[in-house]
Amino acid sequence: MKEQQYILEKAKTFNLKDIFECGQCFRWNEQEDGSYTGIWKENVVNVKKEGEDYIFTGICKSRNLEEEIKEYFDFNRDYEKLKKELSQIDDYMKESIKYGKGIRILNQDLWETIISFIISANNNIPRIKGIIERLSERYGKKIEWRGKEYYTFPTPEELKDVTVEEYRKLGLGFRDIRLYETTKMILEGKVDLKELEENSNTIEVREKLLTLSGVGPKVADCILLFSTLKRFEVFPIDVWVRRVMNDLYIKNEDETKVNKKQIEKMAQDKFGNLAGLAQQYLFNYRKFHFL
DNA sequence: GTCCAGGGAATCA
DNA sequence: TGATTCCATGGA
Repeated sequence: MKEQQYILEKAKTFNLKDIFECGQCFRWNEQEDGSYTGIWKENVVNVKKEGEDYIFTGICKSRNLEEEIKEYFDFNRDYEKLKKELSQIDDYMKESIKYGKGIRILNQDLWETIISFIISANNNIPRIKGIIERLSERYGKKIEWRGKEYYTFPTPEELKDVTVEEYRKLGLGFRDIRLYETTKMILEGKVDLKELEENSNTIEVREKLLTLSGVGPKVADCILLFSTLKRFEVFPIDVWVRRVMNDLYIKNEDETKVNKKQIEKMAQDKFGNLAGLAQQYLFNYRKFHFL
């Protein structure tokens, strides 16, 4: 595989930290020079900011790297327009967007997103990243680039014969059985990922995802939003989003007792079909910046 | 030692 | 339906 380069000039909606540290992805790591290196499909890429430009350097197996990058980083979507629309909702949203103005929602592989967010349940981001890395090292394919080794995310077939005990040894904890069962269901065709990608009915796709072991409402919504399914109308509710929605709008004394349906309705009323994108700004702002 | 993490599933009313 | 409880693990 030959090294390729792509240069993104004067991008308005593009910031490395905003994109890679906002909790949507787990396989991008900051380098000593401030650039980020990551892997998706069989592409290994480093992104570095040079003045106003972003330099993508890396290797890819299929097509050319530029096409892979444009697809993965969602370059066909006009985020400037969406941000403008959301900014008009209220001052807090405006502030959140100003804080995370470089966020883009990545088009991540559906299978990888399913497994990654099953692992994310009641877990923290550094540990999620560690588990996914060990899973890839153990069962993925090795790719070498510039003297370093990278590993692809294992396919369902590559996880076919992995036992629950082996997952436990990788540090998955109680999620081991969920990963095992979901992989089995997908291999057996009980849930057809290709079918899901072709189904335009979000409610049907969500129902199907919920049949997978370890996939509840929050994980299902993350899969719908952060994968190639790209449903911006869903609103994943985790502890941070519940916190911010309660602080801003609901104002319950005990935030842990706030009704999820109340949050969902509030989100749909305020953000409509952009609820998912709005959620990402709120999550990012509330978690990394103080209210 | 205690609390918490981008929750889900089982159990019980 | 809705509320509680348990679930591994590692870092603060």
